[in-house]
Amino acid sequence: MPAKVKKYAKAKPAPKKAPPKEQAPAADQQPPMADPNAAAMMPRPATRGVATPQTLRGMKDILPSEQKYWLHVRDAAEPLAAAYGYDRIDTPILEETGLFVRSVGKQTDIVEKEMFSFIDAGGENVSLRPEATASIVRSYINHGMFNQPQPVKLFYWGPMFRHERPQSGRFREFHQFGFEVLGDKHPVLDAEIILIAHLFFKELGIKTAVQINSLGCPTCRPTYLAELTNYYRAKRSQLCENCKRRLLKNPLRVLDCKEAGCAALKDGAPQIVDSLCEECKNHFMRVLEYLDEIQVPYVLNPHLVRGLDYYTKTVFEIWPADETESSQSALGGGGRYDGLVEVLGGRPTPACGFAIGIERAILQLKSANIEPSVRNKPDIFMAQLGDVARRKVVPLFEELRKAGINVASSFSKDSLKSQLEIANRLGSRYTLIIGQKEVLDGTVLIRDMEAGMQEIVDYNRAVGEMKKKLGRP
RNA sequence: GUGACCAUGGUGCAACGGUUAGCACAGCGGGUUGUGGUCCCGUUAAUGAGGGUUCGAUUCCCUCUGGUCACCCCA
Repeated sequence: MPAKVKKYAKAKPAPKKAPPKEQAPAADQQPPMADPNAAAMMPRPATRGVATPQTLRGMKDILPSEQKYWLHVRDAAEPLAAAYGYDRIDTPILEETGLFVRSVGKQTDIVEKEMFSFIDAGGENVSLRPEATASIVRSYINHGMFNQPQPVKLFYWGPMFRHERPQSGRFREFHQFGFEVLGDKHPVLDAEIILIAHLFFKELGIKTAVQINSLGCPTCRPTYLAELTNYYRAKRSQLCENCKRRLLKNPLRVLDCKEAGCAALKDGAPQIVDSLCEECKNHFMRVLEYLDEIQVPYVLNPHLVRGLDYYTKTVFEIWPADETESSQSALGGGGRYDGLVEVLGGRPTPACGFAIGIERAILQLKSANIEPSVRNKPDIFMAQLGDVARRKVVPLFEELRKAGINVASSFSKDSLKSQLEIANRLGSRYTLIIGQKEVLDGTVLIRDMEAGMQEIVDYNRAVGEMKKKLGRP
């Protein structure tokens, strides 16, 4: 029996190459599997390797070795959500395309050219979400959350999709977490949102700078846009082609252009802060006051414009501390979106929030050489010799586990040598060994991996003994 | 979407218009029968895909795919 298992294990990794040793054994080793697909997947006369599917462009596996970073980020974000009273919400990854067109904005790059949209089998035009705020707002309306005590505070975490050319810190499937507060227009909430984003990075040990601006509201923004358009129209010839178009469609975006010609002009451009209406100006001032109060450093950036149409009043981005304005890698961003709920058919509801790019946060973690602690080492490794011993070892493993002890094992191995090798690799403090002899005597061998000392204990007393050794109650 | 560079075993590298395609690490198996972290030996495993040039291509050319970087824009 064991021999057969061994053989099978050996034969398994060689499906690619057939010609060299084309023999019979492989065939009669798989009688139990009648899976017809197995044959299809391993064509007998396969010469070269069978083409293996690859991940799609811009998508990637998050391997076990990477998980510690993701855990670390989550461990920084979740307690903040809990502390500030933001409840977790998960919305579908697939939504009707119209949701994003209406919220993010038809003119935006995201909607214009970056959405994963398709017609589904039912003829519906659907899209993979490029961001989460739209879905959160939809959900808020759908479930009548305006009937709950306001504001409603929500926290989310999940994958987003944008069909862009991959680059450093940019993937087609990427992950964000975010905080949203709906149903209250108080400026202290803008500050709270910014504070949380700031605290998150502080918690991780990443140095960041908050860039902040106000985009006004429907009463004052049009005046500003007119002013801005006027300013640029006079200098139209100096703008890049792109900006000439932008001037008509979305003049705010011209401020964001990095072309030398356009960038030179923006210093002289009228600033929106100067044309804010009383309410917006007041709101902005108060946000800044609160930020001063809670000691969140920020940089007033009159050129900060966000690529989503729904923002009003406060907008902000979090940049790595050492990045300059030309940086294209915001770690996170957000702002107030007082008009969005209404745009999606809800009653007028003020709201604000932010999102953080998790991959980008992890990138910063790595470039700052911050390595999250590795997973906990097992206290005990359970080794066994032979089938009889295996039967005794499994229940013991279970008892130890229930006693709250971190146990590891490799039950499928046969030799003690290889099991000790694994125990060593895992860094376990003790190895419990049960072989033929121990089974007969009703004992267990306890090996102290560091000292190399061994002692024999009654099988029934093993759990108690180990608890004592490990200092467990 | 535009441009530049790149693509060899699981990983990191090497090589040449004519091969046994090398090396290291990892993996697996051994170094006598039940003992790890060192050492020694053996062994598995690769030229991204498809065309073309050529007597011959892993090497040269084209296309595709993917990666990296920049632009665009965003997280």
